[in-house]
Amino acid sequence: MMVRQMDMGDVGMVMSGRDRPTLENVAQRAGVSRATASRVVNGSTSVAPHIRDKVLSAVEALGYVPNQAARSLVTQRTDSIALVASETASRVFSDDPFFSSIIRGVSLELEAVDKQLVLMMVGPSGPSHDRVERYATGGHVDGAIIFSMHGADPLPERLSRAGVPVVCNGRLLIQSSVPYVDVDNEAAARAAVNLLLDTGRRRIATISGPQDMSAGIDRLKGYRSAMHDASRRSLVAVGDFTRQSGALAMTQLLEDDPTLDAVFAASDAMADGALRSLRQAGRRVPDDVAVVGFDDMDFARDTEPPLTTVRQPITDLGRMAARQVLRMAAGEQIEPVLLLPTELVKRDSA
Amino acid sequence: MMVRQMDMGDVGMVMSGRDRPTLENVAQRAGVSRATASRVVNGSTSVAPHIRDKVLSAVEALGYVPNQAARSLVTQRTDSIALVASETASRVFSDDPFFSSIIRGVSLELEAVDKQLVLMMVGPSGPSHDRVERYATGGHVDGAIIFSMHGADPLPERLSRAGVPVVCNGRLLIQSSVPYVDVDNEAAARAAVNLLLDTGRRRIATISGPQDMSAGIDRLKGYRSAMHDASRRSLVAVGDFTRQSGALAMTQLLEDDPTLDAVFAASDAMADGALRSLRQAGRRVPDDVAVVGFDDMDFARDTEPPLTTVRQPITDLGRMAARQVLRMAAGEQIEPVLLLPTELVKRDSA
DNA sequence: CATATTCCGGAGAGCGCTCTCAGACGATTC
DNA sequence: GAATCGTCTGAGAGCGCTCTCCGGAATATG
Repeated sequence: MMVRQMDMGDVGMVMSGRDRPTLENVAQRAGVSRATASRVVNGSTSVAPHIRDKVLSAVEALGYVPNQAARSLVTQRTDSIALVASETASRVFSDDPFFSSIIRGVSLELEAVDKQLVLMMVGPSGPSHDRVERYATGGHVDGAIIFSMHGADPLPERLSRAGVPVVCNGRLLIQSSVPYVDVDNEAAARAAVNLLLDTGRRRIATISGPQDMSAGIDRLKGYRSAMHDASRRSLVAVGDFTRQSGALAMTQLLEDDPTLDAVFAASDAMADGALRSLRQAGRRVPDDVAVVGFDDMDFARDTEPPLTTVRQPITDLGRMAARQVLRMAAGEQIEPVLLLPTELVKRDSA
Repeated sequence: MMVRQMDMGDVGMVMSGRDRPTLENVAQRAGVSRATASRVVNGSTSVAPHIRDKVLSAVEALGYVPNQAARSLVTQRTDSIALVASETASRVFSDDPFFSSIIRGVSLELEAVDKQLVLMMVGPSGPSHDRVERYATGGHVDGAIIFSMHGADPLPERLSRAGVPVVCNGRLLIQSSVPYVDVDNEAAARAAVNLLLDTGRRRIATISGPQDMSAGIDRLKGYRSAMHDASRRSLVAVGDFTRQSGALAMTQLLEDDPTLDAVFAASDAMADGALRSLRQAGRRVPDDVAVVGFDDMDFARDTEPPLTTVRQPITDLGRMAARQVLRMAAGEQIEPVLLLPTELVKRDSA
């Protein structure tokens, strides 16, 4: 028979933060010690079934939820991982689904082990930078994944020094012992440019990514080295991975050299922007100008024409980063560098 | 003179989670009590300057960071707010910058008061649903903002009952006392349709949003009521707010009634998809078919032609939701409903 | 039946912090 | 010079939980 006085189902009954039931209450109601109640709540096996049931129904009746703060105070774990984007919110969730894919990957991996994802944005150094650092080092999370870093961001190193397990997404620009997962951007870019060379394109330009990010730098490097190996002159416009910057860069490139017949864009979003500019300039793709992108985003199949591009397993990058940071948090030793494979996807634009 | 033995600057010195300095250590080193150290760390004024300085330099020297778990165990605050999206990661960060804007708004408001944003995704009821509930009720956050709800989601009510301050973004579909912020979707949609009517359009279709979300439902209602008032027959295709669904819906509408000369899309993304379909079908916009969107996303200026649309202040919706939940967490009473104004933005598509 | 072994539950010591309370000390007043 | 007041610091009691012991009951063994 149920004692109703503590029943939470009563109309209008709203627990204020203060009088949430504690483990002590549960134990009392079940007629056991706090230790036993804790055992049941944490799924220990060594509890007699009938006691177990008593505790569980007390939990149910009281609507008990363990206090995380108290728990992690003693366990020194929080069961959550921070995903830090060195980027403002607008950029993180711009027209580029790159971030979504990373987030999805990380989510998947964390959910599987019942850990919580805490997403944090941090602008170009400043107050928010400190906040993130304080948050992470303050024991709010068991580890951090940092991605979309710009320039020589000191955050990874700082967190790592403070004892927080850190994994970066993308090569670091500074010498550092912080492990990262990435693809071989340079080799992938070279492959893309070689495709253009092999199909007889003569004047190949590139729309590069931002030169304060390793992905931007390395892909440009790949372009340059492939061009150099083929004894071709480079033609570069710098974008920032966004559709808009791609469109702008393309317009500029056409002005710089109207004879160009191919362009390698360092992201699909920029490639899409470039397609728009080419259309507006009356160039046919791929007849007049061939276009190769990078990423193989979903929308790359739906551009006009469908985009030839370099596929990188973005979701897997997220997954791997998550897996690595979890391993670190568990005290395991991990590989400092993890490179995932890319693949050239031929569609109609080149 | 500094005692160097605890200096954290030493090469290769990495603190493991276990031996992080505690307030006790700081106090000891500064030669004061834990209470005083705490006062300094928390910025209490009533500490003599020279003692204050001693404590601060001890903090500095040890690299002390307060343990959040311990702190919130006693204060019953966590200084973080959950932003819960009832949606999978892929949808949240799809081609629709709606979510980004909400997130930006919430971020801005929270940063201003030095609170942390914790972003959580929750799929259509299931394990993740429980996880979010446990997390929020487990005292991980001081409040929650829930957005992009589908159907009769019980989460807001559940959290609220458990004593967590909750504010929803968008009207709730169920009878509930959980406060929300929103725009008057029905009136805004009516205004959009009236614009089309006033400019002499005869056969006006709509691409509605999903009918398990209040924004989808209410905008359709607005369309219907405006059409009804003008004694026109409705013509509806249902989308899900995405570009792709808009394109599909438009194609379908053209099949259903080739004579249509206007369409009201319940989101800019769908309107953009519709523009693409119309282009492919050889219809000129606005000459043959007028198009009105909803949201006034950034990209609405760059569509071909630029989109006439209903502006809603998405970022402000986020800000307001944040402000409301903070007020609730502070124990204040808040308005159960907060409606922000919309505005019809005339561009070239209608 | 006595002893060794196993199994389960309880007592209690903290985890690191905040905050109340009271005491110490100097300044002010009469 | 005594009494009063105000300001600052320290002592200590928890916050709610986990987890290591330890003891008692139940079972197996000699």
